[in-house]
Amino acid sequence: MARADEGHEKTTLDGAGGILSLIAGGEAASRAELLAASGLSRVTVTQRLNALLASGLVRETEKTLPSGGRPTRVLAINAASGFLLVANIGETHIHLAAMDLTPAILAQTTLPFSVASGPEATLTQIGDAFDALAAEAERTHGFFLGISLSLPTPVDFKRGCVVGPSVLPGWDEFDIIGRLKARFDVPVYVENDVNLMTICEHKRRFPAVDDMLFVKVGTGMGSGMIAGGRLFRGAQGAAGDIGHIQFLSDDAPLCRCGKFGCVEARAAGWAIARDLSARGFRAETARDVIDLVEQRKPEALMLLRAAGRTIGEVISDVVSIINPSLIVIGGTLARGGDLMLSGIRELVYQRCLPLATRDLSIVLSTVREDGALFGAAYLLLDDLFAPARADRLLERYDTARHRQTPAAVRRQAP
Amino acid sequence: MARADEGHEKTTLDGAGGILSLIAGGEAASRAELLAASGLSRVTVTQRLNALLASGLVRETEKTLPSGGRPTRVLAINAASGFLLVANIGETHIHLAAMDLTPAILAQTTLPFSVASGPEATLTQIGDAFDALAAEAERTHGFFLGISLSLPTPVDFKRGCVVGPSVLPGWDEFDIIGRLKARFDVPVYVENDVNLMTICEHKRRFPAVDDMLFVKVGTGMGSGMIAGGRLFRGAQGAAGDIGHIQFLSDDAPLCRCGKFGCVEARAAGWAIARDLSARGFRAETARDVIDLVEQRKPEALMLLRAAGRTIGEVISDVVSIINPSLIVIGGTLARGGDLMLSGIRELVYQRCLPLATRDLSIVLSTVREDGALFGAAYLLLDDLFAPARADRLLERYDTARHRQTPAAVRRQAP
DNA sequence: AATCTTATGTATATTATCATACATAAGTAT
DNA sequence: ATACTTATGTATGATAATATACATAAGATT
Repeated sequence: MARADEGHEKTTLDGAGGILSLIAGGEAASRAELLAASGLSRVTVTQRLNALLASGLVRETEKTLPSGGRPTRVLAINAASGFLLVANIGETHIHLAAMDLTPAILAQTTLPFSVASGPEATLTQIGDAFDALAAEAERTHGFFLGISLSLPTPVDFKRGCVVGPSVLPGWDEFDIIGRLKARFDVPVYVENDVNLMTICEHKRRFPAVDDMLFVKVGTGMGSGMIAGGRLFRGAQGAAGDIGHIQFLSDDAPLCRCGKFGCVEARAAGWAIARDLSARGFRAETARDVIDLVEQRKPEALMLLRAAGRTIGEVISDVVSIINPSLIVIGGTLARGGDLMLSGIRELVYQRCLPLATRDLSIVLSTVREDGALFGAAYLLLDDLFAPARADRLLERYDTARHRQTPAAVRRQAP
Repeated sequence: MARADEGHEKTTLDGAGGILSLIAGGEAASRAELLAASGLSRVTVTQRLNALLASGLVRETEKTLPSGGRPTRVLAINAASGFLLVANIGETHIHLAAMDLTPAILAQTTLPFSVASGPEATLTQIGDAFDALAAEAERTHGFFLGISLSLPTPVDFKRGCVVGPSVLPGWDEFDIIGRLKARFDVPVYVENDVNLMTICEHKRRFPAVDDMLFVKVGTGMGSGMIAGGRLFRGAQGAAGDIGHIQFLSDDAPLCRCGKFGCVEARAAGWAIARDLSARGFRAETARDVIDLVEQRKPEALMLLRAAGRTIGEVISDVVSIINPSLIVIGGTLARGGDLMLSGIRELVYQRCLPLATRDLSIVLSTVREDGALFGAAYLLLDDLFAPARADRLLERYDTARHRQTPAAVRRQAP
């Protein structure tokens, strides 16, 4: 019996998630690679890829790759087929942006942020700003795919909330994801800023490195780890909290956490600023310290160098414990360059076993202030395109496409 | 057209690997759970499971699970359907065993081991002992499925060799896997003993814990980590090497690694034995120390307690870095019980952030000397039954089954 | 004992996927 | 230009897997 849509080419997006995931994850850049990587037959891959191309989510680039015979066409996620909303809550400002799927910034805003305003008011503010950004992005970039938030405190990623007493009083245990999902019906992620900077650095510069450590040395200190190619969060999301590892000594300085001798109290921006103030300079933040370093003030140079060695002490502990193949130093004090690096390298090479340092690189970060913002976008994209979720993402494009072809609907009516 | 085997029930093992993997991994214990966990249709699951049951690899147990209606039959890997050969190379002896798939020991031997004999001679010795063990196991337990080795040194798991200068001179970079595979045509794994003890402890007692740290305090010191439910090895397999983290002080003792102030030189078995010797006791190894502790010698009690605090210092660093939810203390000195634990707990709770210690348990290990041996078996089994490898494992049972049914062969001849 | 619930097997028609083969495309090497 | 290589699409019949529906099983509940 002939059906109404007989002869209609097959373009369901059913099952195309696997293909999409391979393209998004960089595991397959061409049809030939998709064939090999997916294990599916040529027919199936062709069919699903056509559906993805028709949906607009995937596009064929102009680029080709040499193969010995006919060059292969390079496929890519169509960056303009959707957009994300991301926000980085800093200690004084909130940086918000709409991003395409590159991810690249489409539009951005900055809001003032007061630690005093609780999560309720702040999330409402963010929601309003998101609405404005979305209105603009929606016209050019179609679907709104998700939200990702960066916070300057420990975050329990699974539960989506701030954990532990922190610089954000009142946020502890507040259900951020729930609040945002109630207003925006999209996936929502919340993560700590240092972890997001780690993700950004890993994705952009060292995608092939499986085990790396990112250390942020700014006014405060923190670190993030990539273990086995994935961000390692620990049981409560508190992994990488190296700022409060203690080294006891007679002159152990008091830390802002209330203990004595923490690394942070010896080598973070605020500690160096404290020491510079004691020597008559005006300094409070990491930026003040770096300003003095750039003016080549001997005291600042000396203190930064010493901080490098102190940080090197902790890092050498971390190296012994997790055995990374790469360490990236970021944050404001990383602008001190070799002044900071040399001390770190000195201690790590001195303290760790040759085995652990044999193939270890220690480099400076190149990502800027916006590392956390982009990291938030990468985190979200990774999840949207993950095999487990990609099919759900496609459903939206699928139903939309059906709506967009009234001809197909008419064809079914006799 | 009628085929020769028409009407013959379908029992290919093709594709049954996924099912097998779910059963072996504990993700599905019954047909109903297999249906849900695999996402396959009832027909397909029934068919593949029948093939697995026919192959003998999976069996139906007597146990049932209540379900509200008809109770569900519990399925399990048939422990007697194959066997493994494992060996634990210690500093003076090699402990070898044939194990079933429980894993449980079927037969075992011990060989004397001299560090002086190189890898060539030792592996030949091991091979000979394996041959003897295999002959026995083969009669009762069918297929020989793989080899797994435990070594008391850092091991590069991927490459299957000892790395770095260690207690085993001459083994550095020697291709252990290659050598054994040339003699036995089965999968071969090599891993560090502490990592294997970690795996054993995790599998047996804490399978639900995703992030844990295992610390072995014996004559020497080492640790293993489970991160995200899997063993974490680091870039060169050297992760967890916490014995040589340094604490500098005026009286920093010289470590056997050549540096000053390593934890090991302060708190491992040999260090306590050294201090006891200086006080007139006869002690060399961790066992000697524990003997004196069990005789309630005040000096031994005091030194063990102090060692606990020192080890607590390092552990608190590890906790800050990887944020585990469980710490297990093993090795000979763990027999010191609370004497050891209290110092560790004291320092960890004093030094770490409340967030990290809120849900942290610190307990003593219960696995014995044979932890590494069983860990080796678990490691191998995990890999044999992993989704990616399970199909390959089945091929052997499949072809064997065809051989075993001459009736089926006859049926094809007209 | 009758009923309810969930587990489990199987027949049927339908659908999805595959292997194979062939045809064409688009470069490089000669 | 011609041959060679690999990429890519599609037709075809074969195979695998699915949904659906029904039948039976085996314990708990009433």
